[in-house]
Amino acid sequence: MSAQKNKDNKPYHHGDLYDTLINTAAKILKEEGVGAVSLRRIAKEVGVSAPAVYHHFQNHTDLLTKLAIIGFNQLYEQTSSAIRSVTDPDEKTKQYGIELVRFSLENQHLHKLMFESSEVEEALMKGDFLDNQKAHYQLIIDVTTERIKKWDLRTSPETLALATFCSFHGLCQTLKDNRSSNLIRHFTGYEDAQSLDIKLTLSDIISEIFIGRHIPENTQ
Amino acid sequence: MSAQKNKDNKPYHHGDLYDTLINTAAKILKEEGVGAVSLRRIAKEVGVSAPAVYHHFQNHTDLLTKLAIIGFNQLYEQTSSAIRSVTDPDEKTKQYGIELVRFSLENQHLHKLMFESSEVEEALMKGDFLDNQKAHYQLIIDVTTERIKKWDLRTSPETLALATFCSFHGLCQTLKDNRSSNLIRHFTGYEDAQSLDIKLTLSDIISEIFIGRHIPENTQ
DNA sequence: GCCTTGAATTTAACACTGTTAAGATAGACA
DNA sequence: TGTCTATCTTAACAGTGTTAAATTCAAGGC
Repeated sequence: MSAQKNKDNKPYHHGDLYDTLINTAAKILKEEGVGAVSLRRIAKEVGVSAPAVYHHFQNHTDLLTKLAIIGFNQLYEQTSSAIRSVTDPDEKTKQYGIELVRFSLENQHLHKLMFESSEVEEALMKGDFLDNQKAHYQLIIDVTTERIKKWDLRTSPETLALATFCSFHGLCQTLKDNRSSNLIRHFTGYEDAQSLDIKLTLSDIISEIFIGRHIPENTQ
Repeated sequence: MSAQKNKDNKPYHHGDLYDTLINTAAKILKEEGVGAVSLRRIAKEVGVSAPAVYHHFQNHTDLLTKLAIIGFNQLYEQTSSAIRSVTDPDEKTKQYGIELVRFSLENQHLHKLMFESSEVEEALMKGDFLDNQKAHYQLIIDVTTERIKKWDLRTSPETLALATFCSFHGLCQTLKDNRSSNLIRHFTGYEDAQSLDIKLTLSDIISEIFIGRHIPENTQ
């Protein structure tokens, strides 16, 4: 025996265990949801003992939090680049909303972990992730600042940003899950969120949500 | 021994186990969150063995679903009665939003269970609870229908209802959790959701969210 | 009043979870 | 070569949902 591999042809020291664990966890999360992401399950899938995980992650919540942070970075990447491609502040807002909803639909379980997990939320508050979150929120505030200037609105950028974010975030929550099927079918007549063409129909809904607000109808 | 009670002075047949279990579960949910609501924990608190629960509930999810349904009924009660007290459709919308947010803040863990639990959602879809949910959504559609008539809006009641619900729902989600502290502080400067006077400040935010939409500014 | 029936509840057990303690391995560096 | 140290292992504990089998006891028929 080469003193590097055991009878299963696996080295005792994995060498790249952290990344392997994260990737496996992300795969399980995407395919089966957060309920299936257990330390033992991941360890088994990777071919390592469960306590080995504790050398790379503080605990179960820590691993989930790491997944969420990756998600937040990805979301920031997508939304900021979507905004960059347009100049009109209204169009920016719309693109931001579309990208947010697209992300939540394409990464339903991850989005759930990012925005609905109490333990992850708690861990994020304690960590140094706050700055990244601030950058994310600043994105919306900058856009609403432009919109306020454009239409000479009598409101603060922060309040309008909160309202804007809440609207889009609520849309994400409603379109996600199976719950959306109920709600969407009942509200729009569409069979479910998957069967409607996201780009086109969401565009309508998003327009409904923020277009017209503070904008006199005759000027549109 | 009177053949009715054992040495702990407890009857073998509890007599009112279902309600006792539900109430205890609701108490644990309110105080410690959904994570603490385990069958074994409830059974222990009530003073009964864990498998005894299975004679009154199909499984763990079924118990949680029952709690959620009670919550939905309570929410419908509160929102519909809040709407009933006013006549103007804009004011109705506002009252609906305020009541929704108030419910989510006063029953944070229950609200989470109602709107963020995948397993509960799945169970609700299969059961006969759909009608109750429909009544809830119909409430908003009726109000938006009135609003559309009042302002002669060029949109469908369903779409406006979806947009309205999403906005308020997103606000609930954002104000809840500890996450809200971050977001609220960042957007408004307030320390956290608890310290701001809900009635007054929420009223502003809710106005921001839906007032002005489709309403020319000079007519307000 | 007795006996049967069946619902309500028990104990025992299985498979899973997160987590910790103690020991084994092997790469890195003196 | 020898020691150090990070890495990983096995063993164990407490907790979870859930099922099977045995027990208790209230109710209804005779």
